[in-house]
Amino acid sequence: MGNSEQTFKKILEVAYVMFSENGFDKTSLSMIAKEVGISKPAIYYYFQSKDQLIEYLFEEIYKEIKLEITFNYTDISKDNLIQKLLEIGYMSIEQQEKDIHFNKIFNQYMLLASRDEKYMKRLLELQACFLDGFYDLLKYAVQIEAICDSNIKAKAHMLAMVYDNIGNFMLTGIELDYKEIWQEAVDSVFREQKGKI
Amino acid sequence: MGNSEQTFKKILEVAYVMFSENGFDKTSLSMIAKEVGISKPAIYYYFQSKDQLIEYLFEEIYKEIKLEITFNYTDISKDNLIQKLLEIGYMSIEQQEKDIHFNKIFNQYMLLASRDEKYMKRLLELQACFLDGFYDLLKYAVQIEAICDSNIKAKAHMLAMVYDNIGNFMLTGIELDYKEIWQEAVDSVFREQKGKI
DNA sequence: GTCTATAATACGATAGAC
DNA sequence: GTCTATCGTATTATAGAC
Repeated sequence: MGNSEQTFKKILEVAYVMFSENGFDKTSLSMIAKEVGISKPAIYYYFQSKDQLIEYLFEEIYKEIKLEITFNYTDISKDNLIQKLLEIGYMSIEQQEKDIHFNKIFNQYMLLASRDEKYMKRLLELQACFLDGFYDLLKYAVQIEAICDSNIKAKAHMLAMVYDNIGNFMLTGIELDYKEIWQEAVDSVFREQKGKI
Repeated sequence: MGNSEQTFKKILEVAYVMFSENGFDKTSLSMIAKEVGISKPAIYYYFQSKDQLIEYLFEEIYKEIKLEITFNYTDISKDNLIQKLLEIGYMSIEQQEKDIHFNKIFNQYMLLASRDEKYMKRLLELQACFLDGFYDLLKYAVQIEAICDSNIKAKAHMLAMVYDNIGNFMLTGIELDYKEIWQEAVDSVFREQKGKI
């Protein structure tokens, strides 16, 4: 790896951590440069502007999320479906215990999206992919007769909301039994329905 | 209402909307003053600093949330418990359809909390109150034999997470059947458990 | 109470040397 | 590629007149 590429990556790494800790506005390019060990104008050799640095970071995060929420169907059967679904949640919980910066910075992009069409468009893509992912998984479960076909869409979206919000709750530092909560959510989907209210 | 009090309230109202739309950092006191129809220094007659204005707004929002998540038990019976629980969610959904600013600004305080102990402390109070609220409600449901006592805590926290995240999803503008999702969540709690996985 | 004027500071970004 | 020096601008906040 050349010196140039090394500096480029270092800027991204430092920006990722500092933006997540202090927010975009409260993290100046001077602060980033100081932490990287270069001068402020040096950043402009790699990025046209602060906004472009923020945008570049977003695309990296976008790719990572896209990868995380794309489920692999090849090894799912009627016998291991529940276990697989549980593991999807467990993995997310464990990942977020390791990297607290990820969710923090992502929430900032969510706020950015509400006043910038460009980010909103990309986030809606992710969200649709995320919601459809759970929906498709439950539709597949119906197909292999692992679950009965009642209210599949609402069930899928409920799962997505629990899955998604666990990360937000973890961010506050409150210690809940997140795995048990996810277990309860998954369990409820596969629980037989006795009578409608 | 005196002129002074009127200006004070106007500043708060304008700040509430502008902060939620542009964020704290991207909303300057000049912008607020212009919208209110006064000069920037006039704001300093009512608030010591921008931070104090932000803090004052938080306390108002804190009170409102505290009120919203404090459930009323007096009229809950075995027969209407499910209906009451459903209505709790419906009310929240309808309220958020009306005031989109509320959740937007609240999310900003969540981010602020991650780098300011003062806000973190208050938000943890709210969150504990929120989670305990659902837990207490389900404990009460067990007491009046409207539900069996299995995994009550996880069920309550799952409900809380769905309830809470509906607002975040609504913020993105994605149109889901939120009432049906909440229905599914409530329904799942009262669904009979057949066998443990 | 509200104003005009201004201080003090920090930021994003650029110019130009090396 | 990276630096020093600097520009232009915006911000929070204050001083002091009315």
